[in-house]
Amino acid sequence: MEAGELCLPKLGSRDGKSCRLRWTNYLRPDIKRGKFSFQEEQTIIQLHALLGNRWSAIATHLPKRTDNEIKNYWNTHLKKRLAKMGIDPVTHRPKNDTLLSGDGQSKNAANLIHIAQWESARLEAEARLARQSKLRSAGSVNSFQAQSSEFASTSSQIHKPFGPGRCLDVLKAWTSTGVWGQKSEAGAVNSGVSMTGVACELESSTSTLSSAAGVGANSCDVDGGVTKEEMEEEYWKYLPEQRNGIRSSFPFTSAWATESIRSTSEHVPCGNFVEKFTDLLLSTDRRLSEDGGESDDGSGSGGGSDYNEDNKNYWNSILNLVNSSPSDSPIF
DNA sequence: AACGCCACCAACCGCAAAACA
DNA sequence: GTGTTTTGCGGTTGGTGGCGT
Repeated sequence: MEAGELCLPKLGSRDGKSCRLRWTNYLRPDIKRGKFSFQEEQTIIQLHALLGNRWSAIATHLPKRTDNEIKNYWNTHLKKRLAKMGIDPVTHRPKNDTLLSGDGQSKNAANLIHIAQWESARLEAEARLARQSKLRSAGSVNSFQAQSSEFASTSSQIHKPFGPGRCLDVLKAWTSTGVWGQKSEAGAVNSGVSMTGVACELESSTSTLSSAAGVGANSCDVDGGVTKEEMEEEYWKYLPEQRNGIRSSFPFTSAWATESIRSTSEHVPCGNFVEKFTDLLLSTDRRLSEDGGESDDGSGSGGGSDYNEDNKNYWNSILNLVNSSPSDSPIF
């Protein structure tokens, strides 16, 4: 049975669920309508590369845009634009893969995907925390008010305790220490590095874990009958002293997380191909629309530049994107 | 004017998880 | 603990308007 079918009177042909949907997607006063800006497009593409079809998560970084609107915009505009450029809109990789083949680029792309999945699972956890926190703080506020002031309330009541930079703490650790692209080192102090090391150990001690991770497979199911909670417990055995400090960054929400961290600890930076690609995509599209000219060589992968530097730039851009975005993001 | 095609987007649908009784 | 209701989400559909023929 769907929501509202019994408990709310019908408004014309609309039931409660339909009314709620119309409110959240259309009538809510804090919804921005109209054309998406260049910045918004870039944000959507980058976040989609990270999160896949997690429209609600993406929407948290685009204040005043609904997940439905973003989803529609992606399906009607951005997806086609990607396809037109020979980019797989699901994987965000060139369809023929030639641009990424040969050197470490293919691996880099795979790593990025792993990381994206890793982060997306953590986003889910963060979102859950935020929801719980919101419920606690909502107190006696009636549901209508709570809903209509969602953005404001989440920013002022939920996120402050976590701090503005809480979001991508692990990524920050990677970028700030330069550990990205290097073998993990024992005794590293920050959470990202520590977890990298732990991930390796954990994997070796839990042979049931799979290293699957197909592109876009955001499922948080854990293979081999190991539950998320079990994995989490296992994880904290290795890091008891950090249990309170970085709990929200627990990475092993699925099997692929282990693999993703393991693989990134083994080698290479991922390359900043997503960012460059995004820029390329958008700029190319602009050029095409402006003068009908042809795009440049399309080597958005960054060629032979300094990978570590590129990576730093890439993740910094993501961090900037996330952190500069409305602290009103319900998740961050 | 009539028709077909296409793009856009609000709305619908089904499912899962959370909340509630 | 269990069943029911509510909420949130992502995929898909259908109505509408613009455009070309």
